[in-house]
Amino acid sequence: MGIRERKQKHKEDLKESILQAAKKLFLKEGFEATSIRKIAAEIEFSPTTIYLYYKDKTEIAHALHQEGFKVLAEQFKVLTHIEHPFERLKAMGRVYMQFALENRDFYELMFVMKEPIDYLGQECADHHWEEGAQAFHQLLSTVKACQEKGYFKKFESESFAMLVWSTMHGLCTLQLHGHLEKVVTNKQILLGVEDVMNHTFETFVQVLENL
Amino acid sequence: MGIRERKQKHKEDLKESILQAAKKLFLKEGFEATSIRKIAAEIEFSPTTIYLYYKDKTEIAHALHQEGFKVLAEQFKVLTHIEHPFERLKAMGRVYMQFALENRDFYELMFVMKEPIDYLGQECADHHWEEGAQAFHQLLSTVKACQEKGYFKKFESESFAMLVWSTMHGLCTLQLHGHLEKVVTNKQILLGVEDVMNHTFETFVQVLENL
DNA sequence: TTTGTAAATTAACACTGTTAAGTATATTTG
DNA sequence: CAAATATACTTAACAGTGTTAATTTACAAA
Repeated sequence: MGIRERKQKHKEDLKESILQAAKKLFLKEGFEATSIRKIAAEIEFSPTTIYLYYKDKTEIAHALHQEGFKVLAEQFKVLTHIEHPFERLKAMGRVYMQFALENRDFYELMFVMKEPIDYLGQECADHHWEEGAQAFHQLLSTVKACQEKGYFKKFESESFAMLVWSTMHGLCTLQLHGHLEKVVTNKQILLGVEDVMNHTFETFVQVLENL
Repeated sequence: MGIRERKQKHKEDLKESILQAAKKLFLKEGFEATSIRKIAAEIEFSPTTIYLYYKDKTEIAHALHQEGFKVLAEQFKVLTHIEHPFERLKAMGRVYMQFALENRDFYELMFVMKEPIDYLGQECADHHWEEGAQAFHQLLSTVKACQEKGYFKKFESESFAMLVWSTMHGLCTLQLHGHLEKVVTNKQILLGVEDVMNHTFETFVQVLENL
C-alpha cells in the first residue's frame, strides 16, 4: 500500500498517534517540556488540531498516566509467581521502587502530579481513581494474604496497606526529588546515593518482619 | 554611617519587600501562579527590577522555602516541652501532618518541588540542604532518645529516622495531592476525607508501639 | 455541480521567564 | 562648578506557553 493510504490510515486514529507523540516527547523531556506545539510538530499537524481530540493538556496528562499504569501492571506480573504472600509483598515493594527509579516521569504523572487526577473531577466528581484503586487493591489483597499466614495480625487490612503504600511512596518521592541524598549525615555518606533508599527499604522490611 | 551603608540598607529592604510580596502572592495562589510580573506589580516596580535582587525564579523559590522552614521550626517549638521521647516523636508526627495540611503550598515548596533544592546545586554542588538536614536532625535525635528508653532497639538510628520521615512524607503528599481519598474502598468511605490520613497515622503509631 | 459538513488551519489573546539596551538620577572626580 | 562615572531602574523585546474564535480546506451527499 502507498504512503498516501498509510498516511490516511494514520489520520484515522489520530487520537492514538497524538498520544504516542506525546509519550515519546514526554519520556525524553518530561511532562512540562512536552508542549502542545511540540506534540503537533511531532505528528506534523497544527497545534489546534490536538484540541479536536483532547479537551486540554490535563486530558493528555490523564491518558499518559494511564499508559504509565499499563507499564506498572506489566512489572507487577512477575509477582503472581511468588507463592508466599510476605515474599510477594517484599518483592512488590522492590518492583514499585524500581519502577519509580526507571520511570521517573511516569511515576510523577501517576502518583505526584495533580493534573491527571483533577481530570477525573471534571466530568464526574465521585468517579474514583480506577487505576490507582486497582493497584491499591493488589497491595491490599497481598496484605490480607499475609495476615492469613499470621503476619500483621494486630492491624486492620486497609489501614495497614495504606501505611505500606505511604511509606513506599514517601521513600520514592524523597529519592526522586533529591531530598534524600541532600540530608545524609556523615555516617551514611559512605553509602552511594541510591543506596540510602535501598538501605531505608531494608529497614522497612526489618520492621515488617518484627510485627 | 556613610550614605553607602544607607544605600546598602535600602537595597536589602527592597530585596526583603520583594520576598514579602512574593510570599503574599504565593500564600494566596501558590507558587506557579506567582509570576515575576505579579510580584513586580505588588511592589510597584518594573518586572526586571526583580532580577537585580534575585538571580532567577528558583532563587525566590529557595527564599520562600526558607521562610517555610521558619514556620515549621516555630510549630516544632512545642515539642521541646514534651519530656518523654516517644510521646515527643508521636507529637512530632502530628505537628508535621498539621503543618502540611495547613500550609500546603509551603509543604510543596519545602518537600516536593525540585526548584528550591536545585538552587543549592547551582553555586556549590556538595553544599547540602541545611534546612532539611536540621529538621531531619531533630527527628533523628528524638529517635535516638527513644532508643535510649528502649524503643526501636533493633534498628539503626539513621535508617529508622529516614523510614519515619518517608512514611510521614508519603502520607502527607498522598493526602495533599488527592490520591488518598480517591483510593478509599467501601469500608473506609464511611470515614471523612481527612480521616483516612489520620487513621493511617494512628496505624503507624500502633506499628511503632509494637517494635 | 452545488451544497453541507467535518477536519484542519491561521491568527490571535493573554500569559510566562528572561535578557539586552537605554534612561534618568545621584555620586565622584577633574 | 562642570564633566565623567556609577547606580538603579525601565522599556522593549525574545521565545516560548495553553487555549480559543474565526476561517479555510477537503470531501461526501444531493
